[in-house]
Amino acid sequence: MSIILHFCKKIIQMMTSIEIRKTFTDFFEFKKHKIVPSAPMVIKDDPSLMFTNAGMNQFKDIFLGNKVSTYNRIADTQKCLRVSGKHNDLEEVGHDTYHHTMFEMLGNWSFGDYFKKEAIDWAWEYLTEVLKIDKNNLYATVFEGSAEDGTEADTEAKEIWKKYLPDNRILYGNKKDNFWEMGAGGPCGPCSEIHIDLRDEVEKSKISGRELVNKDHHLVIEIWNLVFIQYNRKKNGELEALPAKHVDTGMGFERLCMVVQNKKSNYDTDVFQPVIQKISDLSGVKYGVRKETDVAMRVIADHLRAVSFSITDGQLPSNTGAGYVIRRILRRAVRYAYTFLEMKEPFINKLVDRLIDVMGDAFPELINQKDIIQKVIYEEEHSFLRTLEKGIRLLDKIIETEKVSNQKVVEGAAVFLLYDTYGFPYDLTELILREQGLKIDKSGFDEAMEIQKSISKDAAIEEKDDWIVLREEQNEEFIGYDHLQSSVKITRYRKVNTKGNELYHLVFNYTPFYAESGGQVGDIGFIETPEEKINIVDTQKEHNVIIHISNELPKNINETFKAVVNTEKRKLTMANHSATHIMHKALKEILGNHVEQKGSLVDENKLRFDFSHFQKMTDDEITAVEHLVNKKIRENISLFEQRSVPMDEAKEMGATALFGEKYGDLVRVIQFGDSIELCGGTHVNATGEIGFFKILSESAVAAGIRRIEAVTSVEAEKFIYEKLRFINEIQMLYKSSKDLKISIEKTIEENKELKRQIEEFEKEKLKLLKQELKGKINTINGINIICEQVFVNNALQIKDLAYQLKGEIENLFFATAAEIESKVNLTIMISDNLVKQKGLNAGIIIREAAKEIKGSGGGQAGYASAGGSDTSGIARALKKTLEFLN
RNA sequence: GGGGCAUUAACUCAGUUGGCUAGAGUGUCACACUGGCAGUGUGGAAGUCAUCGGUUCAAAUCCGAUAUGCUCCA
Repeated sequence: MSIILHFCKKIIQMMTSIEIRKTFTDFFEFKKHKIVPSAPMVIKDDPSLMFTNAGMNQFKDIFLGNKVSTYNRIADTQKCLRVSGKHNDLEEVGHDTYHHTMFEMLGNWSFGDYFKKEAIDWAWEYLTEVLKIDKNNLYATVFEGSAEDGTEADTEAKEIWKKYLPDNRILYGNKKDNFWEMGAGGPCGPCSEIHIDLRDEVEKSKISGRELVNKDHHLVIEIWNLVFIQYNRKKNGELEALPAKHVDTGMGFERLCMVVQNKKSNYDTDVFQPVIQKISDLSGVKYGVRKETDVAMRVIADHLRAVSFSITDGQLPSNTGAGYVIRRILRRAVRYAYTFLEMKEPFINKLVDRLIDVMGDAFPELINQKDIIQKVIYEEEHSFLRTLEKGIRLLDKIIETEKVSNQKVVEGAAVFLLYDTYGFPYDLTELILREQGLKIDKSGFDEAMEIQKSISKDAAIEEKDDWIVLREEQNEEFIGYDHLQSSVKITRYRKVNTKGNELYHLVFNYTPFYAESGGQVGDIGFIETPEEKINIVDTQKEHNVIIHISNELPKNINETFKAVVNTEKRKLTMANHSATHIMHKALKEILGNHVEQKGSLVDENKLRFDFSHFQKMTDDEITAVEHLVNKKIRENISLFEQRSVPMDEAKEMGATALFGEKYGDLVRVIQFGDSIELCGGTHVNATGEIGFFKILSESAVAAGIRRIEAVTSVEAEKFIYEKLRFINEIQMLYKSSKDLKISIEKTIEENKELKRQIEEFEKEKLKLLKQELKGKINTINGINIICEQVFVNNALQIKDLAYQLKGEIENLFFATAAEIESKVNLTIMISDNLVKQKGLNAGIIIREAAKEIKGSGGGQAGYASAGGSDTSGIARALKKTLEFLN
């Protein structure tokens, strides 16, 4: 009972969310659970899932039996995001009081340890004794059984519940509500849910809570789901009993806070209210006054959390994949703020402080990365507001033309263009048009959208045949840290068709091939038997399986092959990877500890490293980093590699942990002197192998993120030699020069002067030509006619000449021809007043005249030009132009 | 990965079936006005029209490639 007393004093005043979270972990710690940190919300290595969407995600491998847990009792609070795939709540968020993009899932787990009794007992104890939730409001559901699966009703769970609840508050639920499955196959089992009735007494007397359980009533809600994993669903659909039974529970934290704090909305709890208050302060709009502005404020408060946490997980807003999802979430917030709160300037970034007040305690990564979160959000807000501005301008144009033509319905295609090309949100378009009394042809819009989708889908299509399994019993193991070749057998393969390209995926029992991951590219190489040799063109990883990609299938697929990794590529890649580690450490030393890896790519040619840093690196800083890295290279520090180190120990060693590692992972630690990192990549034996390190460029990739590209080893040598050769070649051109720089500067200066002189000379020449032509004016009927062949080098000079004459001579008719590069250029210039008064048209005249030089041309009334191939017709053409003057 | 759009002066952008030796506003510089500032007026400078290639008598404009950015879809 001491645990209860321990919590009792907190109950007296209302518990804060921070306290509620703590009671949960304290409670289960007291029940001998290991409390683990939340796994990252952004998932890196599972193509079927972009974001963590349930508490059990990080334990999936344990349930599947692929991994053994170090602890058999675990509890945590897990950050989850439901914005894509099966669980997509994005468009709901804000409109009601309980949907979220990001939320916390409290959970406790048993891996082959305790089962139904303890799970139910403790859930009850926690809710009613620790949190003092009124027992009379609670209901439990248990599984009713399924004839289809041959499963019985879960009377075991029901019996346990009877200790706490009267019979009429224990309900049976069907397979949909009370049987949990991870996917089509695999571990599964019945579940028991705890529901709560939050209605007031009047409502309760009208209709019993029992009638409303699982009926989508917003005040009769599920708060805790206890899953009892006792079966394995085989591929044929049959269930078999598992030898080790597990418990997996999940309780939405925000919802729990609502219950404990006696609120009717998740957004009224202290998880959200401080942020909403801040939004209110900044916008001058009160919460709880108007429905529309309330929705907007909830949207912003929710999305701020989702985006901030994604950024701490290393996922920045971008235009592809997970980054695009994050961008869309943030933009949705900006759009609501823009439309309903009249916020036309970035301000969401200013809410981060308040978010940290609420959550920084439980999630210190928010505090550590505060600057970068703010900066990234600010930049995104800023750029989207620009997009909106641009869209509004385009929309104004549409409105104008619609009004002129007196249309009431705007074409769907036009709205789609606005959306697709300029990123202008559909509902905002609709809103603005409605204000102008216009509608959108929605079906036209949808149609355009469908076309766009199918085009993208077709392009992304990749037909994968089923795996053909050759050796069921074999497992697949990577031995490439120690071996670059080995004898292997193919355990399974499949054919893949990508845009008409046929490729084969091969899986081996043992493989020396490194699969692309951690920013390091996959190995290439070949496998061979005495009869044949098959090239491996790439190595990838899917669901932890190493896939070797080839263009053809071996004829004797069951043979034993000799697998050989391309050593040259691997070694150069290793040099770049090790250099990346050393540079990472050097950056921290020279720029400061705020430097965090945000992305990395190493292949045989170069290394690319993205990291958080707020200014452009100065030349001195870049040089300092290069010096430090090269110093470490010369020290020839040996690699100290430890495989299978528990995460906690690795952290104690001071290893730089990147996002992406999960609890329970045995990690690999790579150490070169004081550079210690968790890393699965391949590395040189000693830093000397890197040879030489040179940074090629430093640039910005996003707000607060810089990118360095660098080379090592052979490539660095190549780079230096090329530069030297280049300098030598220039030196050769300036044979006697002692100081190249001065010589070149002098040449540039001279060149400039000469150019100026030539220009002057050309001008002078043109002036003379102009004078000469002026002397040949022939005045007929008040028209000053110049009709002469000239000798110049380019057409531009003729144009220049024509415009000059036009400026100097009134009533001018100027026709000229020149031979330039054995072609004829014919030009006519006529004064504006002659065009108007006499109806002369240079364009028409020149078309006729051009016939004489076997050419064509045109232009405006006052100035026209033509080109032709027959130089003998020059005189005739010029003469012809005069015929039009009569 | 696949579409769409954009790239013109320091900045924000015009430039209508190819033809004003490319324009506006802001900024900048000079001068003038005003007691000072805010400002007003006059005048000036500033552009390889992203790059490369093609079509054409003629390309900022049309076509192709590249680069960069924006955007939608997956």
